Amino acid sequence: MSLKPHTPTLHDVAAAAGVSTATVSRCLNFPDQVSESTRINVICIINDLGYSPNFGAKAMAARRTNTIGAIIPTMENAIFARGLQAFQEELRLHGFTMLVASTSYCPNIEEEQIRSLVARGADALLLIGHERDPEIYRFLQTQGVPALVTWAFTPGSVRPSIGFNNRAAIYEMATEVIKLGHTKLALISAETAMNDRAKARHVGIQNAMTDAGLKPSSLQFIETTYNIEDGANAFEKLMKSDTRPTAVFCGNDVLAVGALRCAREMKISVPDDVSIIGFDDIELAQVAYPALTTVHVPHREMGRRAAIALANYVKEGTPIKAVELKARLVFRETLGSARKDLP
Amino acid sequence: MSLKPHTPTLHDVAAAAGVSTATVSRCLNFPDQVSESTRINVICIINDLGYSPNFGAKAMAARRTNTIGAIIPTMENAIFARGLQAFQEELRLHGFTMLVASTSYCPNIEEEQIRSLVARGADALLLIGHERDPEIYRFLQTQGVPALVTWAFTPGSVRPSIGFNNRAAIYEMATEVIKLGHTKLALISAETAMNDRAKARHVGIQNAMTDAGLKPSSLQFIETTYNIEDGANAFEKLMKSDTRPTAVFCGNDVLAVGALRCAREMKISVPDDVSIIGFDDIELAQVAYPALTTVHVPHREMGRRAAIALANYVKEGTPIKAVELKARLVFRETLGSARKDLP
DNA sequence: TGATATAATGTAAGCCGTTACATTTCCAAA
DNA sequence: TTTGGAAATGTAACGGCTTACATTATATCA
Repeated sequence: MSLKPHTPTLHDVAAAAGVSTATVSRCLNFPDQVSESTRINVICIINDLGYSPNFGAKAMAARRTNTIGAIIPTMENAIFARGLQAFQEELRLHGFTMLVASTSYCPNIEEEQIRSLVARGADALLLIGHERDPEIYRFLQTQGVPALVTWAFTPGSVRPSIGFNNRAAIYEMATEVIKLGHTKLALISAETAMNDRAKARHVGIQNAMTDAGLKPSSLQFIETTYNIEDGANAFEKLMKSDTRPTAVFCGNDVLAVGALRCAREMKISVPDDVSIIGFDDIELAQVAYPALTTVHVPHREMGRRAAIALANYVKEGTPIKAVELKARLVFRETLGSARKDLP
Repeated sequence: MSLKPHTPTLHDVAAAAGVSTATVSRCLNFPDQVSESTRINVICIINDLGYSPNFGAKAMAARRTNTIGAIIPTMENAIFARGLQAFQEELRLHGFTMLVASTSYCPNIEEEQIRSLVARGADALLLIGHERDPEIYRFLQTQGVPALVTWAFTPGSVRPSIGFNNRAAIYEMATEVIKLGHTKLALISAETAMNDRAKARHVGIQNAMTDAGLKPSSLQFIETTYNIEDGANAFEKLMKSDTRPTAVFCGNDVLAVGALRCAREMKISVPDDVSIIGFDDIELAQVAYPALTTVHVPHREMGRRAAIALANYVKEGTPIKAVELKARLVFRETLGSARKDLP
């Protein structure tokens, strides 16, 4: 709407400095190809005029945008916010800008966002998790836009990824839980459709059960969306069922904290009556009361590594190496032994 | 680096469809100016070819990007993440894309990011707080880029803003605290340099003290960065000082939760020995133990409103109206009366 | 049926940089 | 002084899209 006042262009600068546009462009992009005197002169004029290069034109001419896109489910979950923050900070150091888009965990929106970022000329993409319509990977291939998967590391996957092994991490935790005598387990999970991380965590627990001689089918399983409230509701349902579990795994810390709150409301003692286990280790976890036993995921490190890999790839063509980071069990106060007085 | 395979362009589509580029462009941007038969034909070809318009070229030709930039201190604080999420969702409904940049609370980085977003052709900007180098406002003016300030509403400010009155909100809370008999107050604040929100909160408390007959200079004041750890450290210092306050205000919930943790570690009972008051009301607040008394800020609403205002402004030129949202006191468990047994 | 208004489409001039290639300038060595 | 070559600068094509304006097809009415 607003009539934009005339923004100075390369031509204006060139005219004012009495040189050609090429020289001005070189002052900006390859300063050492220009004699010092002209360079200083041009720079001054640029400042005087308040010139700043038009991004679109630059992108079109250079066929590079120095922009890397990140597509995440939601910024509201601290794990993504944190990973992204680190991603962005590192990217900035390499001269790149980050473009974020969020999908609300919806595959259709994700596809739309991917196309949108590609259309905007993202030089590369950061994606969460492997699982998506193969069509999308084909599209990226065609467009020549490299994509790096994070938040998941699946050994032997075709696509490079920087992340951790969700299955192995929760397997380890579940094994510890079972060692404490728990046999009646439950899992409050995120929706597993198109979410390989959630699936992997589900499978990980079942594997641990099998290996410990428990029937994996006995795992009570609830799928829900990712809110404190949802965690509370699911937990309540579990506690009211006639096969009340003694240990409840939660797909993430947010759900776990909801469960914790519900337990407090229901006067169920944690961990005496029931143990609650989270995943992610966000701030919530250490602040919750009792402090949450959970799996620590190195979100920041993941973001940082992803940024470095992508930046180097776009700039130098360095191939992206898959990196497996380690998730770590964090034992705090919500995990205890199974009650002996129960059948 | 990678040799990009040829991406189909408008010309390719036009050629394949046997029409001119103008017609294809119209199919995309003004479908009703094109006869149904050609439109269908063109759309099919677009899909076949997997064409998607080049953003840079489009931006340059149309002199609009349908992009709105948001510049926040950090994504790691839930309040911004949440506001942005709402902002983005609403923007999407209006056909806009969001570009985020974060500043780590550093004015220099903020300036750099503002310039960067403007250079990228952001049609408008979302900014946090009023206070910044006037030079920047002049720059935006020159570039014809409208900026909307949120997170703060200062009555009578020149620039339109959508937010709440930080001073008034904390004034109200402080008044309640004083009513409970507290006279020895402290504030653990974010750095106030270039942060009008933090300043306003500081002043608000002092105003309340004055109005209640307390000496505002007696307010113990600590500035720090925004982390749980920082909150804990500041709180410890306060508790070890010889003029131990009975009520500690915190610049935000994150600091407050840190204080809470420190209190637990020091075996100081909250709220019996000392009251702790937060600001923001993020999830942390209700989950903390004891649950945090704080000021609820309608972050999502703020994001949504900002998106609507900006979208309408860019699309229709509707002037942006300043909107004052209400912050609300939330009394939970960390605020109690001042101990009577102390001098 | 012919004139005229209207809808549909086409033509081509930008938008603003980058960069291959051409040209000029400058300096050092002969 | 001449000359070869490096350094500095200039010229102009190109990238993909939008849109004002021109042209052609179609519908409308007397």
